[in-house]
Amino acid sequence: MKIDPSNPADLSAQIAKAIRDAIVAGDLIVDERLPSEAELADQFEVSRPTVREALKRLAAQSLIRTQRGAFGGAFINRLSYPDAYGQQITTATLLLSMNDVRFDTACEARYALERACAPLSAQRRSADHLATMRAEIFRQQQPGLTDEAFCASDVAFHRALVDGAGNPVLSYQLAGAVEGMQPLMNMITFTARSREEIVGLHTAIADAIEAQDGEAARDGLTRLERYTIHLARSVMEERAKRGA
Amino acid sequence: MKIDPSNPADLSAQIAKAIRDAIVAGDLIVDERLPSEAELADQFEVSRPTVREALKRLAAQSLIRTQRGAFGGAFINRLSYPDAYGQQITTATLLLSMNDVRFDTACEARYALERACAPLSAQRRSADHLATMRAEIFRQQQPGLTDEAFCASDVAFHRALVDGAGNPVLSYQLAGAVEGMQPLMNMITFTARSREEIVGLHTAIADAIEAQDGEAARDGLTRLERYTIHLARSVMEERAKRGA
DNA sequence: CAATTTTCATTTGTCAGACATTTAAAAGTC
DNA sequence: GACTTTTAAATGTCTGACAAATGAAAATTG
Repeated sequence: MKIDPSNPADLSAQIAKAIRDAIVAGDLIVDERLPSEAELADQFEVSRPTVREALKRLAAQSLIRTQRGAFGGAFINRLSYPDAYGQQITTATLLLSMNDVRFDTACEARYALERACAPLSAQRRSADHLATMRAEIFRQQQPGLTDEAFCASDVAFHRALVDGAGNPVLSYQLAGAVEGMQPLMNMITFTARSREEIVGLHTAIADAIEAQDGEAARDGLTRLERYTIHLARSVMEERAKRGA
Repeated sequence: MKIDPSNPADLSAQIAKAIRDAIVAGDLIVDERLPSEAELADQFEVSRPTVREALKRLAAQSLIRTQRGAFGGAFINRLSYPDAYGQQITTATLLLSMNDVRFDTACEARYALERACAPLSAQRRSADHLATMRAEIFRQQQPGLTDEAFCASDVAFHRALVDGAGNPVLSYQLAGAVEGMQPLMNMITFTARSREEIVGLHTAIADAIEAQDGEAARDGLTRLERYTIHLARSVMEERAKRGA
């Protein structure tokens, strides 16, 4: 674990990289304690603030956790699924919002990925996930619901569908695709007619999952994708017309 | 953008969160300049090192970039696809290596996601991506290849397949699934016979993509998944026998 | 002797002030 | 007017210090 002292700028980035590489390579194992900040400062021949900045970089990625007090210090953190979900969602949200990704592109990616889950979800459907899907469909039929709440319920429905596949790695990957799109979905205003349509498609998907018919579930998702894109287009056109 | 000074620990984390939330909410837009470290220190009523630690946390997530000199400072960074790829791969790799995920689980997720790309890739296949796939297949047939090089070529083949879908959001999502599995794949020793088998399946997939037959490409991936899991099982059993 | 309390060393979290380095705008020069 | 020099502002780093937390060891007490 060495750094290049020839470049006296970016020292904290170099130190962070050295430690991160050691973690990724498996040289530092979970729950192992790093040397204290003072010791690291000696090893890398830098000051303690520089070491601290490096450690904060690693903490931001949930690679380490710190504990104060005697026998405290920085410990290699086991990257948990919730932590990974969170990072995934933040990154996906920012990627979509900062790169003016077309709605169609994001939508295509999301539904392609969800279709990947459908057969597994149909095969392994649990009563729990099915109940969640039905409950969210019920919620979506309530008249007083705001557009935001409708979108949030939509996300919950799709999360249940994805989690139903019973594969945590898949759930982790999909978290970004589904939740990262929420801000884009929130831009759509849902009429009573369109909500009815979406609830119908959701019901078809839930029915297919319940019947363990993966192919039908995929079809339902495809129809939902097509309708979502259609809906977004009309909203955009409407907005363009008003703007002009 | 406020912090809770009642808890005098975690100040840098609180500041980082405040700024991050402002970015995600869109209050701070791309390429906008943050106040200088000294000004931030005044605003939040903390010292400059504390502000710096907060900024380093954000830099670790590629949310800001810093520039020295007059009229330099911290700028809101546009999260680029390469940056997002990198974070995605690091996170996925660590998630798999630190949570003793079963090979089958990771494999299932990866191939399910790749199957999601197959129809799009078949539909939009470009000469470029097809050429890359063929080139990697050719490389995989070279006799002197190490197992690591074979795995790397395998990843390159699948990346070309995924990128062929022409959807950057999809490519971003798949980066973690495909590259994050490489360490697990590297644990497999490939015999001449198994390489031959894999090259055959890769060729079938490439042929399907070239023929724009999405269904056949999906089938090829399913067979490849089945064979990969079969291969991993035999390697594990072999290893267990030797260990005992 | 056992249980409890106190002390204490260690480590992180924060602060203040300072200097070095970089950088682009502003001032000066030909 | 084009080029060079100066200068101010900002980040990057260092030193030294103190506060707060924390677990272990020592002291105290029943």
